Amino acid sequence: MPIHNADIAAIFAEIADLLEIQAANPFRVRAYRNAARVIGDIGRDIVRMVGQGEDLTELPGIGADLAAKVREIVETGRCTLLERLHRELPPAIGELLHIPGLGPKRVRTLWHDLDVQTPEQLYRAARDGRIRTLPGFGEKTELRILQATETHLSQARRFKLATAAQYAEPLVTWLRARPGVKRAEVAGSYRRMRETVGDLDILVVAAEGNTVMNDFAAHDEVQEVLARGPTRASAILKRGIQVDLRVVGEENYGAALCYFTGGKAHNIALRRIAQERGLKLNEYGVWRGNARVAGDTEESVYRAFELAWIPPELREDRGEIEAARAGRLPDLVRREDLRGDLHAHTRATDGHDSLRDMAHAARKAGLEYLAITEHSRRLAMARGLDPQRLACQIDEIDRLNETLEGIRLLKGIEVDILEDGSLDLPDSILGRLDVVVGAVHSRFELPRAKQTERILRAMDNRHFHLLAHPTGRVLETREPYDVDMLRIIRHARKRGCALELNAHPARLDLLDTACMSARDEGVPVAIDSDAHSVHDFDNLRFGIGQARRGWLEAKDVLNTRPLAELMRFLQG
DNA sequence: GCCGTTTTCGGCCCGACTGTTTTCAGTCG
Repeated sequence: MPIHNADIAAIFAEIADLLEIQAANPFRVRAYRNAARVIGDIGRDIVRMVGQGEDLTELPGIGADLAAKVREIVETGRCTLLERLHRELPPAIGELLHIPGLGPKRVRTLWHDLDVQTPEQLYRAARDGRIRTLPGFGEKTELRILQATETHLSQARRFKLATAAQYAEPLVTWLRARPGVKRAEVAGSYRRMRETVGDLDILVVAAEGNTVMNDFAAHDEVQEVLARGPTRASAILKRGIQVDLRVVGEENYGAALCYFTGGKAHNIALRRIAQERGLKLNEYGVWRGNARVAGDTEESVYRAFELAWIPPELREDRGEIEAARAGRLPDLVRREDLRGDLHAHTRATDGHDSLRDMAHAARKAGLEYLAITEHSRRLAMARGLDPQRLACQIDEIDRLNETLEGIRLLKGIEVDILEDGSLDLPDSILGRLDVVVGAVHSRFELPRAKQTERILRAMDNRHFHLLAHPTGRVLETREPYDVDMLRIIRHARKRGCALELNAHPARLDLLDTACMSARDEGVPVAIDSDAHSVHDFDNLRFGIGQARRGWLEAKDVLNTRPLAELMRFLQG
């Protein structure tokens, strides 16, 4: 079975869990967690690196021992340490650590004293009142565990960024209008534009004697208050999303915003730098002894470490700190850099609006060109176009373009890539189009090699321009199909093709790490709305967020180019 | 287990909140 980076990351993460339950040296545990993150995030194929004899200890947090374990996993498909841990501990006990309220100490007690090894056993133990009898546990802890286990067993939820935005934006607006509130901002993974968020971290600056904590607890949307102190409160909204609210002083705002924006690894790296310099960083500021030396703005915090301000989307400890130190942070792409959109549908297939309405909506969204890319005939469900209907649309777009001002429609297609890698429409009609977007809409389950070959072959078609939603994943619905993304990216470079970053909130596909690979290989990325109605151009902002997480600059993004330049690329 | 412009040994990020205690351990973010 082929080994992927994610497999190695999962092994190291499990080792970390099991070692932690065994009460191993916490720094050893951290080393495995860190290695899992580094390997999971890196945009390069570890198997290939091993094959080419590269020195894995060049990777941050990978030393001689972990490099040897990576090689062992790559070469044998096994990990001796993990196998040993599996002999010493019950097989699924690591899962218990992922239930909120349970850490290594409690898991160990539950296992030793009650022989609890799985979430199901934990649930029964809590329900039967056996947990409250354990030392250090009580009735309240037992109830908490019961509820948390119930939630865990019914799949803990993460919310799509766009869904979270529907709750976050009105809530922040409401908070800003509370008496005494000077600022309110959503921090956390939401501010970092992660594709999904587990909870909303909201930061509030408020005057002395404010009532914002009480107001928040009494808010209509709040279903349950989980915890509440003078500066920090947690609540679950009626729709199930958790909100963590923190009140900070104005002089601490920058430090707090930085602290609560994270990510975790970025914060740890910053605090290490602070320590090296004899400083201390916490949510109240940067400190030398008892003197605050920075903290009112984020800029001041980074400046205290001689770093440029780092955009939130980069804060994952994936090289941004080194880049900030060297003055080499990317000038990340912005929404206003987009001049066009290369993927949209109309009511001719499964869209809802007319050509003209889509054109006007695109212009209103600040775009200068919009490619109409209907589905092709194979996608019967969407009433995909056959050559005749497509020819009619081509003529219709030509006629319409003569009357449109400030926006140009491009003639395109989202053509199905069939199982053998051929395209669903003949070259004779594809050759009449401005832009050919290819997409996989069937046989998602093909093995990696076949799926990859299928896409490479599609790119070999001389009319192929752009690979739509390259992994096919749909959040909460469909896992990505298994492909060798690096091979696809390299083939795209060879063929002069581009990859799409589909901005639909459920897709956000390319993934951030693949964006980095595309940039490294010099393959342009097109940030497309995949609009099915005039309202969908708003989704481009989520695609921009994802692109920024992938370190893309305007020059890396195909549809930041002026129309003439884009046409040269498409015709080249 | 990693790492090094004070170091190849001895460090390794920091504070709030809760529950079960009676001064603090455990967990979380």
